[in-house]
Amino acid sequence: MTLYLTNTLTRAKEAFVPANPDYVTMYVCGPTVYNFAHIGNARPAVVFDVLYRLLKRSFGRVVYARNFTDVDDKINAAATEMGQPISVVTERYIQAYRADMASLGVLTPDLEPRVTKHIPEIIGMVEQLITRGHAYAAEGHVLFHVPSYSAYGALSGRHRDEMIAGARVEVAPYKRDPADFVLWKPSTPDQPGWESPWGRGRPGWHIECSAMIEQHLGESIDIHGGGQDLIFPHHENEIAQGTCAHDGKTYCRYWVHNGFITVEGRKMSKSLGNVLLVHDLLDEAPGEVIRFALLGAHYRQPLDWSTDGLAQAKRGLDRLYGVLRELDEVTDTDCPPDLMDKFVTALEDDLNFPRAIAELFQTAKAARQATTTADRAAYKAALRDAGALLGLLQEDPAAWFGQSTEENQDTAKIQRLVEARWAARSARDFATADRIRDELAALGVEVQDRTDGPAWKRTG
RNA sequence: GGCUGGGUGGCAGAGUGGUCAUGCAGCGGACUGCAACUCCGUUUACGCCGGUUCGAUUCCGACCCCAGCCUCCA
Repeated sequence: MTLYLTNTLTRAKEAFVPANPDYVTMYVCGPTVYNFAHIGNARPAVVFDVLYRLLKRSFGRVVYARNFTDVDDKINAAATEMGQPISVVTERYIQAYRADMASLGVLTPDLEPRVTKHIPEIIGMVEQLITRGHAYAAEGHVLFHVPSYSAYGALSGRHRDEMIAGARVEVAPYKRDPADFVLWKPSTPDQPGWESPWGRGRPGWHIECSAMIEQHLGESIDIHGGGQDLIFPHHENEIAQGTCAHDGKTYCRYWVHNGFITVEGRKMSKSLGNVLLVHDLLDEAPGEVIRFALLGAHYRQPLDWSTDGLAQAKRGLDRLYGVLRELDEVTDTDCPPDLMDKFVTALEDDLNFPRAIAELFQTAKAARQATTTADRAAYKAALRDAGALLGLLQEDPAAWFGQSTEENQDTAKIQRLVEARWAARSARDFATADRIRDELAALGVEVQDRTDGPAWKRTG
């Protein structure tokens, strides 16, 4: 089976053929750590997490790196505002990001490089670019000279002239060309900085990724991912830097970009006040529900986030876990390959999450209708294995239905009431049974009378 | 203005040149002490106008509308 990915570079769905099938390399732009992760940060983390799981299934070794940008003017501003050292701020949000992503079932990448740990590599790469005539120093800055790289603009489909015409920023006087961008910039004494051949300064935004990729994954990588907004200028500039520092060697072969999340049809922004933090959403729903909602649309499509969407995701997962609960007694077996194929096929078709999820529901239905124990076991295994590929359905069903955002819900008490009601009902004392059912409903618990006994789940 | 995507049934959201996406919600029925869960059935879906075709939601062209990027941004 072959994996197909839409490559932004060619704007076409292409068969993914790694340079070395035994050593696949993937890099995804991670967060700038000056605040808690918002739901928009979570989308690429989840999308590329599924791709990572899929790649690991098919190739010998996969090395996945996702960076932390811990040097940035936004971080400086945040630190000043909080009256705390920069390192304290970045460390806090790095830990928060890791915790949030773990809640969403995102696997830890093989590498999580930080910019501050790669300053020598960054300086080295800037020097290489100067040596090769692609960059120049001016007034404490080092700039990449865009006209020195003829293929500039290939990723974003923009021509240099248009970019200049459309530019809304004033061109700094030290630039040789209006499109030139910063590789290194001087720091004032109160800003973080490192000694360099061009004086004390700090790296520009784009060079860090190129330098960390070179350091950890090599001069040429298989997949580079990130949000669509990074195509220009960030990834365009990365290509220019990486290619020019390595004498024209291909920087990255497949560029994969996820679409944006909107909230009520609008992009999240501070000015609109609609930035949703993962941190806060976890108070409203389990991480798996958030993940399921994020997988509800194809990764390249925009995804509109809403309370209703979250509720639908919850109901969908409840249904799937409900089937797993019914299959609880069935012995675990290995998943027959043919049952797994349709999930893999859906995901290998440019990560078609909605199709894979539709298959999940169909498998759930088939499991319910299956008559033989062997079939039920096979469908159960398929749900578990396909779920694992998507990072879903790994919880114990009883635990799933018992979880609640209300920490004070007493499971033992609920259990007692459920059993008391079952006893009353068995004795045909329906008045008492209904009274207890109302009591449970008030606690946010819904009961289900199954032939083999009572079942319950939290609705809140 | 330039560059990307996109407009599918009540909602979310795949996909396809000529049988079904799928989920949620609604409706009818079965099951149930009543419910819930589950099962069965179900509602003229493909922005607009042309073109190609035996046939287009799917291909081509024009148009309208929406979102994003071009400035920090996942």
